[in-house]
Amino acid sequence: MNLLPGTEQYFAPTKNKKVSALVLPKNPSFTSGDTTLINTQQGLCDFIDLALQLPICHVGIECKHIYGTTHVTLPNGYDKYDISAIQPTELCLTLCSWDITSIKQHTFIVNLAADIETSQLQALFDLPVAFVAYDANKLLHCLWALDLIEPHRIWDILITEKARYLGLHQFDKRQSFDHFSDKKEAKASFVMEREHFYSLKATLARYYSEHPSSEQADIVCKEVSKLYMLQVHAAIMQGIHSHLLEVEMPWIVTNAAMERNGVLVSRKQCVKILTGTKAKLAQWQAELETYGLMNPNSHDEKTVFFNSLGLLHHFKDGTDYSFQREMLSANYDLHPTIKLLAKYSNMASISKDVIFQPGIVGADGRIHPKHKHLDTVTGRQATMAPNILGLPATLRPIVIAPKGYGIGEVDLAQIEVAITAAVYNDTNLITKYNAGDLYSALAQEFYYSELPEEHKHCSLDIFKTHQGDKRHVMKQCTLGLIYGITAFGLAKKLKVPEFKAEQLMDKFLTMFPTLKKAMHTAPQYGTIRGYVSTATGLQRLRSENAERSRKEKNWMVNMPIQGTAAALFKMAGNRLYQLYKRYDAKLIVALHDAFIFEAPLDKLDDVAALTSQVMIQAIQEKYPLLNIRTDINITSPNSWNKDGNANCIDEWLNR
DNA sequence: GAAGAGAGCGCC
DNA sequence: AAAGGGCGCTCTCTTC
Repeated sequence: MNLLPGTEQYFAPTKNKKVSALVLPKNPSFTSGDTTLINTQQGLCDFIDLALQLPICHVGIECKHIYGTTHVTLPNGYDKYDISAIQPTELCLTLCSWDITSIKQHTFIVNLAADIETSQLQALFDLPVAFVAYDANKLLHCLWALDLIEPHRIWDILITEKARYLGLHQFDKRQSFDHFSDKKEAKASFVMEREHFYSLKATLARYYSEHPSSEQADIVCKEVSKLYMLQVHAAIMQGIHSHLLEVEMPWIVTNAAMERNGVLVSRKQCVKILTGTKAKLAQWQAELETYGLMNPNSHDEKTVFFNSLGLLHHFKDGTDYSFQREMLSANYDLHPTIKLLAKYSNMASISKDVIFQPGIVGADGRIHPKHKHLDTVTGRQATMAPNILGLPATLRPIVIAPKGYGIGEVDLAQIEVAITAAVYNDTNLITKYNAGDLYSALAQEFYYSELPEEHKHCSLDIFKTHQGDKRHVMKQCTLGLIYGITAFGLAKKLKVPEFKAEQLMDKFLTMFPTLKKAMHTAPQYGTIRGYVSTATGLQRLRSENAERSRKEKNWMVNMPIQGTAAALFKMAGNRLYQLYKRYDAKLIVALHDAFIFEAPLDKLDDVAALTSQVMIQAIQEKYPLLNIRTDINITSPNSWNKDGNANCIDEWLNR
């Protein structure tokens, strides 16, 4: 392998090379310089002075921190720390300087407990080099707490490892064990393994045969500096480097900024919901009791109850009985308890949201959900404590705008179908998406022969209002196609016989011959290759011992769709993060295909237009043929809401 | 008593 | 025989 001059010394070969995925010679014993402790203002001045003189190639960085408030333990056992009260205690930097023959490390620890004004560090962070951290998310929170602006280029060791092994951290539920204790053991070791797998210590062990390891800031800093070049190399060898640079590394910043911004939640509304739902639930529970159903949450009790009424067979679902929403709504007429039960279940589940708990409000008066980055197998975001992405639409108005600001939302219309068409390159699906209301366009073609003359060529809007049922069937077919539904599943969904559903699916697929073929071959190639990937290059790996199953076939078709949509969405978010600075606007939630933002009221229109434009552009740069559309909602900017309806909480409570 | 499995609610 | 992709969270019931 040919490396640039000097790099070979940097990675002087070791004698006992460990066999691994990497072929690069590696050596843990770097040119190791001293660590200098900075305790005074003058010391910091000298440090900056040195940094600006050195020919720097990259900087390792680590920040030790504490929290100004104690954590709260949520009902689900999760310990939540308040990131708005984060207090950096020790900032460590390893300046890596290069010359023609070697790279040298110069490590400094800035003691933040000493009374040092840190603003002059900005000159260092403005250097156009990569800053390498393990878990840059925490680092960013620390930098922002110090009122510093983050460096432009960040490389995160942890995020890279997560990307490199995406898809492998799922426990295989299908594997069978002879004894329960075996299963328990396998599971425990899996959890342990996953926990430790991404730790810095374990990561170092994957790259070096020997690995000095310590929690000490300067040791960590030196380690990540060394790891950087090897890890970049590994990412390039795996084919995911571009994706990391284009999507994930900037997203670390966009994402952390949403965490730091948090959302402002109206305490008044929370109290109203808590008391309102409590009263309603008590009332409905009492009503259900008069019918003889004591615990509406108990599956067993419901089974016994409806059996005693002779109605149980209406709830049959396979070999068991189901009392979920759809099943209940199909049976409202049978007995008065059924609608009551549906209302009860809906309110009971929603009313317990942790977002209502006063304890999770941060020191700055806002709620800061954890935005998990690359914790899903597709590259999508997940949030927790509270799960702001899962906040039911009716509750959204609890999220309010601060004084002088408004909340807006822009979402990409039917984006997953558009991405499906583009990823699998199906001309007819692209045409149908571009026509406007996709499902109407599909229905107009699919049902052409049985349509009345006036609807055969009418506008899609007119079609939508008059042929809603046919449109609905197309919608179910389309989404089902993306998720790999079977005739059995579609039949259940549409309440038609299975053979009808099968005919429907066959005919539907004949409209998209290219897509049909691609969906057939994608899992086959994926299995041989060992992974499927997004259009940007993020890979979901298949675990080596996995059986080929329907589930796997389905995710191999779906991941490139869901993952590509997520990646392009993140790219849009990264641009917005920068562009919003001109407007004093902020992203507060990234909802898979929609951004929710706060902006000064007089700038709300401009920010909404900008958001829409950037989201459309991010996708069209990749897929120029798609006629991407967005929906903009800024009609009730005092709160977050669905379709401009800010009164839905009252409506819901007074049903 | 703790932990896990399953069912069920919510979101895209 | 199972039967729709990706998530978080709460509740019941069972098992250790």
